[in-house]
Amino acid sequence: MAKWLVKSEPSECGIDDFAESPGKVIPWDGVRNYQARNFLAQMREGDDVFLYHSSCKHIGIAGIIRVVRSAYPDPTQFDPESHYYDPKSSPENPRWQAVDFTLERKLNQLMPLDQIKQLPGLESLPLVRRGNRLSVMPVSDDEWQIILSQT
DNA sequence: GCCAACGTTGGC
DNA sequence: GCCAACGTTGGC
Repeated sequence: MAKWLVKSEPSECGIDDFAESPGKVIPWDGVRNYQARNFLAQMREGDDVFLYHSSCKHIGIAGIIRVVRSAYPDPTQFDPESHYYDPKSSPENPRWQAVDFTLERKLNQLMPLDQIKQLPGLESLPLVRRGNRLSVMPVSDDEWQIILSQT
């Protein structure tokens, strides 16, 4: 089972949105970066994903979510009313993908970015590399364990 | 709010 | 196909 990390601004969609009600399913749409999209498309049902809170007061990994539906065409790309509308995309030739997530568990306490940066063995994780903007990235089993062992 | 880093766009 | 201009991301 592959493992991943996704970034989100908690004001947009954070761990508490997942924790709001048991079994809540949230579509992960609005990804508009090709590299991130390609990773989304590789996700499989049952994969585990770190949810990272970005651009906020408490930056870091807030919990673990799980893929409950693998990639399908992101409906927001076809909706002219949507902020994520893409006029160059069509149902016949969709350009963007979405997946569905549900909560696995919220961490007892958020693991802050500065702590993650200090962990040996995460040097190749895009998250901790300077200037990196990738919002969906793979996490190796080793990296996953290194992070989990700190919780 | 600032600004460095990055991805995308579009003129040539 | 190059690359300058632009818009966005995201930590600080």
